[in-house]
Amino acid sequence: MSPSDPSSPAGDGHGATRRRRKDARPQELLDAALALFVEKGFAATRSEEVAARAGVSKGTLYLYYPSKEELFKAVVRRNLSELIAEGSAIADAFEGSAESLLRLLMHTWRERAAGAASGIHKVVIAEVRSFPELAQFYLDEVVLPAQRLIVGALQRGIDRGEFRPLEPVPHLLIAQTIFHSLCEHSLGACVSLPVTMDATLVDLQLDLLLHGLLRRPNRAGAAK
Amino acid sequence: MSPSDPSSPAGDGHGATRRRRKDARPQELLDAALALFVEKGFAATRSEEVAARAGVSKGTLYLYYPSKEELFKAVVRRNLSELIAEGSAIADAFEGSAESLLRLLMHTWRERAAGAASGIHKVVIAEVRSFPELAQFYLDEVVLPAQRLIVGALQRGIDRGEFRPLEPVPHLLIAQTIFHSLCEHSLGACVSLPVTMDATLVDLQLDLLLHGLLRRPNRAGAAK
Amino acid sequence: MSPSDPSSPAGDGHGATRRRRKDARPQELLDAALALFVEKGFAATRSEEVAARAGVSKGTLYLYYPSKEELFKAVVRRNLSELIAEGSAIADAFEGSAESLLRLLMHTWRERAAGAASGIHKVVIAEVRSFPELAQFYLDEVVLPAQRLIVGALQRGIDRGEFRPLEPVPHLLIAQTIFHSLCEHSLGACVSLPVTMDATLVDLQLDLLLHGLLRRPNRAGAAK
Amino acid sequence: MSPSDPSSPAGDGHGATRRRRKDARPQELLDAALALFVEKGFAATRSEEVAARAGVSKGTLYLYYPSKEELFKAVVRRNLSELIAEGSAIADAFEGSAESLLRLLMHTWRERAAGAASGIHKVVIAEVRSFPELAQFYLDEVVLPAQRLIVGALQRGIDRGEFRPLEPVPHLLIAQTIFHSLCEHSLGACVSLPVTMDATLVDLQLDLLLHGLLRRPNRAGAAK
DNA sequence: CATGAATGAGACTTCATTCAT
DNA sequence: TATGAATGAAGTCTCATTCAT
Repeated sequence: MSPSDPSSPAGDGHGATRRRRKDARPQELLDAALALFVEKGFAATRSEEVAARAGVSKGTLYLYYPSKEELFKAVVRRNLSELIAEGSAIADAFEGSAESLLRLLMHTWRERAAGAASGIHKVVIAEVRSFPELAQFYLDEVVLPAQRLIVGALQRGIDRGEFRPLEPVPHLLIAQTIFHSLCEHSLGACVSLPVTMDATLVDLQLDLLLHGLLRRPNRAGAAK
Repeated sequence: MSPSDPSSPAGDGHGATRRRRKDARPQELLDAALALFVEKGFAATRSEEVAARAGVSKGTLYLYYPSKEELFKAVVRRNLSELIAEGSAIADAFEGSAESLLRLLMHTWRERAAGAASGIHKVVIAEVRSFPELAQFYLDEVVLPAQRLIVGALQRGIDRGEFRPLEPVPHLLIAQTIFHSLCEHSLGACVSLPVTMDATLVDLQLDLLLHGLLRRPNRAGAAK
Repeated sequence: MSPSDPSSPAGDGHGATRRRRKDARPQELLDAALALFVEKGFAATRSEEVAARAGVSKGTLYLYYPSKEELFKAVVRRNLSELIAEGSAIADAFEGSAESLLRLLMHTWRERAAGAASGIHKVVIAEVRSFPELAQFYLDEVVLPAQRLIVGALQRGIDRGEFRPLEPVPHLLIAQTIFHSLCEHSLGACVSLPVTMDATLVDLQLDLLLHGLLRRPNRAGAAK
Repeated sequence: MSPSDPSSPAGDGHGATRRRRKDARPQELLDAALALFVEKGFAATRSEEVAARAGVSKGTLYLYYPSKEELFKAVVRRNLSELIAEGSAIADAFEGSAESLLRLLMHTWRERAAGAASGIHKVVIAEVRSFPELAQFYLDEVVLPAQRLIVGALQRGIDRGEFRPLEPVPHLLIAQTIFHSLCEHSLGACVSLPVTMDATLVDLQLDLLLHGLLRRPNRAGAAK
């Protein structure tokens, strides 16, 4: 941080509050934008609403981000890259079984994605075709890194002889997680849905994925 | 239009051409609307564009559907409700194992939803919060019927002793299918994605779901 | 009537009904137009509604009246000129006191104007400025003849020494009558109004107009 | 705008010109709306025309009034509610004869309603049936308060023994006044009408109403 | 830096009128 | 003569963006 770090208790007096507010502006604007983009979608979110939610005026928003589209890209960068980097760090440092790593990653993801950030997927899926420039950006910045992370964890299981080498697994793991986020942020926000994503459900899904659905006579302790 | 038009019965007299055009209009409009809604989203699709793609003027669209929202509902009914009804008919008439039924349903779905119809999910997920009236409509017309269909097929497997009674299974089956459609109609329409949903992939996913990911010593012929 | 007068019982058979309907079309269209113009106003009445109320199609309306404006003029001609001519005939044939004539004319007017015809005033007052061509037409066709009628009746009273020669009297007589029609066809159609125009009220108003409001000691039997 | 603008206090700094313009906008918009509503009617007046007449753009109008209907209500409140309130104040403070009060109220009304404001009646009468929400609003905001005012003045005359207790008097007083406004703003705007409402005419009408039309031998000084 | 009044292109929807049948 | 499908201009209202203060 800079020497004028606002968390410093020394009475730097007049100007500190202004400075702090000014320094915090971008984050406040990104938070407001994230919440509204997720709630209403990109095109349906009005610039003025973002500004109002961040406590500034319409004009001020344009001082920080030159257009609504740039604002959205900033939101994507700020919220998803960190999440993936954190997952990669966990995977690199992990030393247990592939199954344990998979469970850890999935639970971490569920916890971290519980907030509005998980709703970005909805926005991208919904509106990327109207803003084609976003597609490559999102693929490079989010999709491929996330895929590398999952594929790596599974490959570790295959290498250790834990997992069968089945190709669609990453797709399936990602699908169930993201799909759930999508539901929560769309229909689930309007009507009451039957399922909620809690830790138990993640375990059930992993258990199902790992052991399969078929009941076979000679399985022992397959179900948790 | 021409006198030798084979679909025109001899001497059908008054208004034959007009009638024939009128009769075809609803389907033409629904097709145009489906394509544009999937490509651009509901809110971003202009009524006039739909009309133009169907080869008529703006006003004509409103002769057939009183509002853009009603047009969208008609698209959903025409493309999804019918698909689900067809699946229910298959399930009711089916007499084999639950696994076979599950495979049959999923393959049927993949084939029928291969076109733009599968993109409707994207539209709903993206914009249902901006058009709350659509939420209940979609839940009643699509989500719950589809869930009944899947749950019924799985219950048959449980009743016959084929399947373990695991609650999140329907959710998982639906997730992988719909999620794939979402990807195809969003990012997949902009950049080249690694996976394509063909019949082989559906079987692989089902195999994975049925037998599980873990490699176990005493499994014999787990993969079909 | 023509020899093919449909009321003739002789079995003129096939063709009579068609002829009758065709002959009646203009009147049916005028009736429908009158009702709707009064209810909704000229601009707010849709051509198709007029046609539907007359039991024909939109196109047929245009066979009889080349535009909505011409249709309106026909309605005015058909409904108001007759009423005024009838009043003039009454006045010409009348031989009693001026007060009796005034009462007779006002009661006749009230009875005849009870239907939708009295609503034409509302339409003209409301929309004549948007259709300036109507102004002179209406002045010549309706306003001046009606004024001649009233002024004539009052002049008779002045000539006979019954009435004081006060200029604004015709205006006042017309005002109270037409204003009441206006209220009935506007606010009165939406909410319940305190006053209703019945024969008693007409007499009260005439009494008031004739004798005045002030209570004077030496009047004998002035109030009914 | 200029530094020497007298209405601008010295050093009022930030936003003075803008502020001053903004403060004046509502009145400018109401004036423009009143003129156009009276001239063309409510439905036939385009929002953009109102804005243009007030010297602003279409969007600006919607910054001040959220819909055309609300704009109209604001016009009614500004022009009629205030007029009636003023009349009530006059009546409450008045201490002369009932006849004097009646004359004062009617003259005040004529003077104040001489402009476009009196044309609002025309708009309401013409279009209230197409905008039913306006009916109750107008009844509550204008009709009933005006009626209370007139009825109160007449009741004072009855209580003091000046007037005969005749029920339809308020209706007649209102009719002649409003009907005259209606004529002025409809036919009268297109062709030249014989009568104009000046102070003399008001007195003539009141004289007529108070003393009656009949010539009676024993009246002394009936006409003022 | 910050404001918020102002803009104007563009969206959905209506409806008088035409014209092929 | 009668129909009604089709048109397209015109209306209300929204909102991203600008700019004077």
